[in-house]
Amino acid sequence: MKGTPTLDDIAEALHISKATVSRALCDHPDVKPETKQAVIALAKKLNYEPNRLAQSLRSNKTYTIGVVVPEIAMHFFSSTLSGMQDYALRHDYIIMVCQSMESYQTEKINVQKLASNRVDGLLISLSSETRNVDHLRQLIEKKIPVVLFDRVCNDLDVSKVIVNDYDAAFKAVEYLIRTGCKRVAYVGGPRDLYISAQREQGYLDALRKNNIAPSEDWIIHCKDLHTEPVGATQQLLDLPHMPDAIFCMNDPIAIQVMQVLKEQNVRIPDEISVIGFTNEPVSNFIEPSLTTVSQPSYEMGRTAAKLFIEQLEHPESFKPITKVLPTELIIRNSTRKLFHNVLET
Amino acid sequence: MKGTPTLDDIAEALHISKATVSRALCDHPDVKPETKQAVIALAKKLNYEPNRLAQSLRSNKTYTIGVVVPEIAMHFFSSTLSGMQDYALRHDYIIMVCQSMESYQTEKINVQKLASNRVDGLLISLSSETRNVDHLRQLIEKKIPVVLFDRVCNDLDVSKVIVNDYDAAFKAVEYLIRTGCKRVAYVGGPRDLYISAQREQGYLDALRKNNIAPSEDWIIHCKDLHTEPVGATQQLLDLPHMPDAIFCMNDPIAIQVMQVLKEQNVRIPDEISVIGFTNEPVSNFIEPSLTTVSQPSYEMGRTAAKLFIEQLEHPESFKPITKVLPTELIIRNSTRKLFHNVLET
DNA sequence: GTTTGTTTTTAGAACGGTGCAAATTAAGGA
DNA sequence: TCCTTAATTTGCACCGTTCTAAAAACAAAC
Repeated sequence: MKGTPTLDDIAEALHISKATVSRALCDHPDVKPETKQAVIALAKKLNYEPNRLAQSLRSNKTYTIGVVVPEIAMHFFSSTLSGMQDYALRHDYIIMVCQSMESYQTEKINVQKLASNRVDGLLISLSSETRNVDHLRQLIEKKIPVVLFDRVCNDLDVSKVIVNDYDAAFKAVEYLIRTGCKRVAYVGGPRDLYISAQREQGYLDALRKNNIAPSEDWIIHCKDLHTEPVGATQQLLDLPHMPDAIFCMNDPIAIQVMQVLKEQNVRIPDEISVIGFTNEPVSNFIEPSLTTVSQPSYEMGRTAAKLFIEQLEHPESFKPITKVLPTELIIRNSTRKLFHNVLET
Repeated sequence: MKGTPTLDDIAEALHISKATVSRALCDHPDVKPETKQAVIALAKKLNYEPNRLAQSLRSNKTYTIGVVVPEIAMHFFSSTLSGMQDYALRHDYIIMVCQSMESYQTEKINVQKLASNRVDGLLISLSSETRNVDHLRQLIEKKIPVVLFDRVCNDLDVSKVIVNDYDAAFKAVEYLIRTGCKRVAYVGGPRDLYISAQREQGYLDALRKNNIAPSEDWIIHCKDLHTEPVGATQQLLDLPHMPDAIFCMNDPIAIQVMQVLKEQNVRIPDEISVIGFTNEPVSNFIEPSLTTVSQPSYEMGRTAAKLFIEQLEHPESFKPITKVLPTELIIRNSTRKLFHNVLET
């Protein structure tokens, strides 16, 4: 015997055919118990392991899930990855991870790479640049399941895992208003990034419901989420009538906003309240601690993996569903206190 | 033609053999230019893509790298993953990611799973529980390359990517002493976690070099890095003669330490200085901002992937090497100022 | 029109496992 | 003893690619 043992090695050693060996190892009923014993014993002794590649080639199934996230090192996404990995491994799947770095081009390459690696399907959170999802549509046409999470898009009939961005934003902004803020600004992502648009809509409706006319000047869309919020904040500060609160599309944006406010000695929350989205760990530690909307990132990853595997294993009964996970407004110190809270303390 | 096109489909359509088609697509010289043209044209038209599984089965090479980290959602590790992914994808490899959750058992399962998925090799950062590395030794004996990063171990003759933990710790502690601290404590991981031991040694030597006799009471080893540091800090505070500085094995520990100090109204850094390790993003935002040792996490991931791929592609000239990446002491506000700094400001 | 020497192409055997149909064996009944 | 039925086992084709050895095609030289 040379390298890793194969079915043939076992078959030869026991003077039986490899078909029987294969059967024995799958615990097929059509194998005499003694034979089965012998095979299993020898397999264990040789440390035999079936070759996944051969199995996959035959069955056209790899037990591999491709995952594309905008940025691995963003806590929200690494946390979803963690959830996916846990669920997947427990169900004998393994994940292949790529990051788009918020680039549409890179995302397409990632998807293509994963497809050519014959993943059983794809879990993907779209880059902020992605407008066109033909690269995903191609997969779906080839019957390769796709599940979207967090950064979803509307025009794809697949399962999705999201939070109610509209609702969460609405509640967050309404909270700001209840603490006495009247001129609430929004710093978001690109205009057609779905989650940003949803959050913006919630923001707008919360204002309107409270009889505050939204102003164009209060709304800023950043293409580059890593750097543009700085200028955006400055722009807001330079308005003739400065906002008294800033609702940010996510925590990293909120942190940039706060940095600028602190540099300019604008008091948070007295002069300007800041509210974020996601509840990244850092939001709890920054000074002042950031009021934000918590998203169950780990759970989102888990759920995406779950929907995916269910779809894969029961294609007959499959219907695309959208799971909406709950959010929670985490009240910290970057927003003013509610009046009755003040009384309580 | 039914599903995805294969070599046979092309061969049949052009009335040539699949061997020739295969050759043509690899740009093999032994194919008549016209034939080559025709094949390439048809392949493009059919959107032909070679089946990686079949290729891998044949060549026994998957262009897949297994990665095991203690915890995907820890920023340091997600950042290394990011570096690996970037480098790997650029060289046409793809990464399969698992997390051990700091459990030796899970780590073994991960390694086993990745091996059975026939990865070309493994990049791994050991769990804090791992003492025995036979699971890795088995791979190495099967000639499956392993590269260790950050959480390495000594008794494995493989390539490694680390920082000089000893040195960085030495400098950090010496800095504390230069700011006037005399009773420096160490809160670390398990006694036999290699990086923790290294950092402890640097700590000890820095004390000794400065004529401070280390005390047993000042050194605390935590098995569970997520919860134990809280009690450890309390233990230090309860000492008859409280420390005036705490050197922590990493930033997450430092953050827990700071939380306790703040709850107990111990002033940082006036009463106790705190210093961390890793320079996670949060350390810049916590109040007071954390003095820490920066580790080039992205670069460590990239380098690990690089060493790995080089080893894989030039096995003949391979010799295990240990790359030591530079660290930097990032001075922030959780430590006292140096005297001359005070003068400067 | 052979012969020799190049190109160019081809059949067929891997790689390692699974599934099918057919063959073998064993057991039971007349 | 022979036939039927059931329990086991077996060969072989297949998944899609690559590689080897050998065949076929073609050209140039004799």
